[in-house]
Amino acid sequence: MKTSPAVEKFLRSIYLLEVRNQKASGITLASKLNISPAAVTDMAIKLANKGLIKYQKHQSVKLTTKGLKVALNASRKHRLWETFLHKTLKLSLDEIHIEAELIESNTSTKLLNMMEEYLNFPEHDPHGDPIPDKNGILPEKQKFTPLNENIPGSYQIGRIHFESNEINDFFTEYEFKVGDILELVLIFKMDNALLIKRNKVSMVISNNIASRILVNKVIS
Amino acid sequence: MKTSPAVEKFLRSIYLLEVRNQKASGITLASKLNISPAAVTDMAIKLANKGLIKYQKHQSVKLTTKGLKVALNASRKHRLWETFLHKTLKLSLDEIHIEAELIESNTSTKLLNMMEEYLNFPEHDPHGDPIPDKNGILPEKQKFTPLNENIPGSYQIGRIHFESNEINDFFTEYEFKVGDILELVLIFKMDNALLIKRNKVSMVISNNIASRILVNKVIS
DNA sequence: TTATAAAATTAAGTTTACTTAAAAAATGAA
DNA sequence: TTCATTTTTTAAGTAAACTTAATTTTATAA
Ligand SMILES: [Mn+2]
Ligand SMILES: [Mn+2]
Ligand SMILES: [Mn+2]
Ligand SMILES: [Mn+2]
Repeated sequence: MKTSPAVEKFLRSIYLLEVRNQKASGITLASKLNISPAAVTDMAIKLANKGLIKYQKHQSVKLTTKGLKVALNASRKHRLWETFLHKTLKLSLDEIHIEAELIESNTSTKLLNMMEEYLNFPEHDPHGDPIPDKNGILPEKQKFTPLNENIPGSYQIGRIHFESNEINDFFTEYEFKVGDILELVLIFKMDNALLIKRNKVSMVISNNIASRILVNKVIS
Repeated sequence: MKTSPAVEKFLRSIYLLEVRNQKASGITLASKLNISPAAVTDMAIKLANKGLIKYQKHQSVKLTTKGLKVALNASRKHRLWETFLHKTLKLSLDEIHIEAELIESNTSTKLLNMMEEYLNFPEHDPHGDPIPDKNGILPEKQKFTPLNENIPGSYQIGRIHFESNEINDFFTEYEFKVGDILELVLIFKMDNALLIKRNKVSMVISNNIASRILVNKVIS
């Protein structure tokens, strides 16, 4: 299935929502893709006709098996590029997403596989997101919990939900990354903000930010 | 100047012709770019209006200073990508051109500079073509001659004019590359074909092929 | 010089990926 | 349950980058 950049981004957006059990509604997609709601309806009808999504008027769209395959491959491209840009070319965590988006769609399978080999078949990208293999198979799912849903204690960052511009600035500023150890001190009753410590430095982060940081309990 | 992939490829095509003192006529561009002559006229008018080329009806187009700047940057992208794909990702000499063409246009200046640094500021791509620096300055021009314009003797390949599909197959099959030493034995009077030796293996190559192999005399 | 071929242009149309504006449908709080 | 807000759709239109077909201009060779 030959697909354009726009189609791949559209399907990948749906995938990213579905994988987190969120509905792929018109406005959501419009805002994620930075296009008008009308453009979403437009594209939805086209892709439904190609059997890539299920679409019924006034309902959120859903990937078909065929559409999922395309979305997984698009994610594979995106995440391999991110990994490559970070590991090899030393681009920072907040730059790789944008740069990858620019190139990914025009990457051939050949080049992609060479890159994967060069990187030694990574299972996760620098944000901790899983990279599908060339058959679209994801590595075994890891069971992280959002930091804000935990009780005080020591945690290791396993994954960061970077893919939203608002959040980008924060993580860039503070350089949180996969592998970091965080000490959750307490969650404020008032606004649900979190008091945390990293490398002995204390800081308060909003509940929203904390919900993007997926962690594992560390036995300390 | 923000330019689309189509515009960059168009300007680069003109540049590649001009740099070899060839005219950028409509049919030539159409065939190089694989588009119709009508599309060439179309684009020519558009770019002339933007001050990127000089265009007069029924005459070959010419790059303006502004257009040359864009073309040089497009070449820079193309050749850095080719170098990168070859050196780092081990893609073969005949694959890099196509792969580079797919990605190059969407490469940010940032990424490009990181790549250049990673590659240690190469002056030439794997075909021997010069890479403009970030200010559009080319390395000092090397004075090669087409193999077919030489007399019998020993020569080293300095550059290969790969960028045409017909020739691709030949070079792929025989793996000629920059740096190789060739012994020119004789040029046949009849058809101007060349009898050459490489690693003690003799072969006859057409004059056309030989004209794409640029060489330096080797004192043997 | 003139006919013919080659090259370039013009005209009209297509596809993709959007846009804005208005209308319709769904949702949800009073 | 109704009315206001939100969401989605419809309608109409745009810009880029093409296409084909017909026409015009230029080049060239007899
Ligand atoms: Mn990303
Ligand atoms: Mn990622
Ligand atoms: Mn090339
Ligand atoms: Mn090259």
